[in-house]
Amino acid sequence: MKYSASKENYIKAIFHLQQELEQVSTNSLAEALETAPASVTDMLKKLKAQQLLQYERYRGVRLTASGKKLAIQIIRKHRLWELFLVEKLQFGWEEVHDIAEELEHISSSKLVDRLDEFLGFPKADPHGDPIPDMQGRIPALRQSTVSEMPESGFGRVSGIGDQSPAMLALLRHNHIALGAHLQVRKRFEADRSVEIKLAGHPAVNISEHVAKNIRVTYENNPQ
Amino acid sequence: MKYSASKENYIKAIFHLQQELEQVSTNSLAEALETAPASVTDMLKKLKAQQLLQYERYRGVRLTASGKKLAIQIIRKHRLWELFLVEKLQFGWEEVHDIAEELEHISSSKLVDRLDEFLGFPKADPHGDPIPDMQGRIPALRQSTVSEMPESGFGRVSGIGDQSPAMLALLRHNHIALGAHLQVRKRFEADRSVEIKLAGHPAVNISEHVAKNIRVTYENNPQ
DNA sequence: ATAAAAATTTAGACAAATCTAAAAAAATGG
DNA sequence: CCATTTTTTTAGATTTGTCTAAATTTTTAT
Ligand SMILES: [Mn+2]
Ligand SMILES: [Mn+2]
Ligand SMILES: [Mn+2]
Ligand SMILES: [Mn+2]
Repeated sequence: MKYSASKENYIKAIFHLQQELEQVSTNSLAEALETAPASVTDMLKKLKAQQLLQYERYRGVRLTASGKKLAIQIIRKHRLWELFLVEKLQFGWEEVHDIAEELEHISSSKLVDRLDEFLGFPKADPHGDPIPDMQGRIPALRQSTVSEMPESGFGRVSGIGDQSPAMLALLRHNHIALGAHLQVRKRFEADRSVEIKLAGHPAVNISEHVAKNIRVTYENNPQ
Repeated sequence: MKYSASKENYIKAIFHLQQELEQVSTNSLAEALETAPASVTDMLKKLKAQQLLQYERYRGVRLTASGKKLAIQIIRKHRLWELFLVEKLQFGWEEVHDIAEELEHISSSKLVDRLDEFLGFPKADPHGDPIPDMQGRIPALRQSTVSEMPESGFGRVSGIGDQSPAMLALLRHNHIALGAHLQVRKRFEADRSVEIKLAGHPAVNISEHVAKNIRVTYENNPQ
């Protein structure tokens, strides 16, 4: 089956919204896709006819098994292309989303799988989000602190423990903020300090104390 | 300016047809694009309104300067993606066209230029066709024989001189046919024989006599 | 020169994806 | 429990790219 880019965008948006609320509303979809709610209603009828989702009017929407499968395929393509752009074509992590938004609709599945191989079957994209594998399995991400991250692992800042002004000043100075993505460049056993790199800034060293204070979401098996 | 994939396909088809006939007819375009002639007429009006071509009804069509420029950009993308698929993702040269037909419509021009750099600013695609550079210049291709091709140069078989049964048997044995693309792997000064490689077959050595008999179109400045 | 053939355009439709405005259903809150 | 607000759907258009059938123009060949 081949679906239009528009339909694929709907399916992907529903999948993402479903992570939070089990039931996805017309208005939340309209907001996510930047369309009029009326357009969403129209499209939901078509997607239902194609068995990609369950939908009863006024009742919200849920993906079927095949809808989920499709969503995961698109997300896989999106994240692999993002990583390709950053790793191989030297793009910054902040400029790749819009391009991947187009590339994710290229239909060849052989292409995605070859790209996956070319990139060494990576587990996470440049933003730290997990890349589904060929079978649609999504690698688990670990919730922990920078002090436990492996060398060369990517992660995204999900929280700060000690939020004292002194600590926040240090973090702000190093551009460490909620949602920021970072890479552990090196771990020093001497003092258990860690060298980390944030996009657009030189690498910096942080003490074990600070590293334990930065909560992150990161891939379980980097490399 | 951003154009739809459909419009880009029209512009590209007109450009290619223009290489032969200076004047491109509605029917030839319809055939090339596998659409009804009426659809072509409709689209030509739109493309004319966008100043991409000159068009008077019943009079055929010609690209304007900006139409040509757009065509060359699309061809550049198409051929760079084809080469990427063959060189980096191990696709066969015969399976890449359809995928490139989709990839050529990805809009980011930064992406194409980075891809160009990633591939080492190549001069020809896997089919031996020239790749326009960033400024839209198309490298000249030379018309000659295998015996004059430089080492590691790619070329496409454009003709056979001696067509005796004996010669044809030898050529067929080595899978050398009109339209085949080949690469010169090594030139041996000892006997002026040449080792050539055809897609999907092991490299073979051909004598100077045979090399002089295979006419090819190839890039002037390989590497 | 003119009739037949071929090429091209026009007319009228249609599917996909979108919109605005109006109607209907559901949720909320006194 | 009912009135108001919010959400969602329906109705009716619009744009883009396509189609078939019919009309028109150009070309070709007697
Ligand atoms: Mn998209
Ligand atoms: Mn991402
Ligand atoms: Mn195309
Ligand atoms: Mn090609």
